[in-house]
Amino acid sequence: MRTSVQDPAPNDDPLRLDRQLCFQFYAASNLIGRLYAPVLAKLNLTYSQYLVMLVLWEADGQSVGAIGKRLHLDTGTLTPLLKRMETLGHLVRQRDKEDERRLRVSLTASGKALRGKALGVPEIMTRGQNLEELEALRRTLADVIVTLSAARAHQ
Amino acid sequence: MRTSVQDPAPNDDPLRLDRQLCFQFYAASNLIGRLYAPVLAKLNLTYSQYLVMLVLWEADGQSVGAIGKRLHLDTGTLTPLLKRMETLGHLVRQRDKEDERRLRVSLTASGKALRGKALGVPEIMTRGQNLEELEALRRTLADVIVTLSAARAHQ
DNA sequence: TCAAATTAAATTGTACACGATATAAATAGC
DNA sequence: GCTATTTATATCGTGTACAATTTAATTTGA
Repeated sequence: MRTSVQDPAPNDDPLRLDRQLCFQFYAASNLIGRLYAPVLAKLNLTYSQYLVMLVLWEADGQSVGAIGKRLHLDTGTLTPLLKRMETLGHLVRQRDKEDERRLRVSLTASGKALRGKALGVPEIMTRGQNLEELEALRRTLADVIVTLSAARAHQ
Repeated sequence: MRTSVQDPAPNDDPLRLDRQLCFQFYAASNLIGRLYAPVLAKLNLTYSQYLVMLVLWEADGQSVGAIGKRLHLDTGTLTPLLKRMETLGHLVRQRDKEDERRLRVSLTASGKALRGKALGVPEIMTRGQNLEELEALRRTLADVIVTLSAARAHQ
């Protein structure tokens, strides 16, 4: 048995791309984003914007920090993202009268109405898949995220 | 049993953030990138650049398209990324004499030497983890990526 | 053989992500 | 009450991602 000319890296090479779990998360995440994009474009949302809408549909009027905690994003990402969504008319950003540092992000009527159109998205994206397998993977990844968040916090 | 004030979304709401596998890939991928960044900074590499190096350390002198196929990235991402890496001195980009459309990407001496420093990275990043569990997840994700790539191709 | 089709990479424009820093409001401690 | 600290968000600069378009080289086929 010999290694091919194309790929001379031996199986036990720790730097083999195929062995990197980090790369698989990277590739899967990018591929998922590309698959969602055309579906979400019909709702006038990007993929990141869709995630923000999921957070706000669960509880309206959250602060930037609360949304960021939920999505594991900081203000460097969220502030411009939320401004674009305000321009698009999905939400409004207004300072909290109780505490002027806080910014409350609230859905507009059209932002709330968009939820009805979004209801079909999860089914469209998982059509033809084994739902038990997806659920098992979902649970595994929930643990992974807890581990990664903890590692990040201890850094 | 009642739902909390914070999260009035019922458990069977298809739009609950916690139920979205897509979000878990997104969050995990972002968190992984943040954990790798400071480690790779010591090698003067970003996370994406590290992935390119993994591809080239396996087989030097590949075309932009070949690298892109491996990483599931297109030229819109790779061209500027490779130009930055050339400026940094990790690689050189030169047209193939046989076919002037192709661009061969080749490691410099310092790019090759960097591999020695990178050898410790996988161990650093998986330290304290259950390696059997990571390996099982790696296999699951390999299947996921095949499914996602096929879905992308059929689109 | 030569125009049409294909292929490979670059370019353009938009939208994230992220660390680092800045700004301003609220709170703490004395 | 007043300053030091903390908290919440914004800003800045760099580096991806991606679709769509463009450019240039190669291959095809009548």
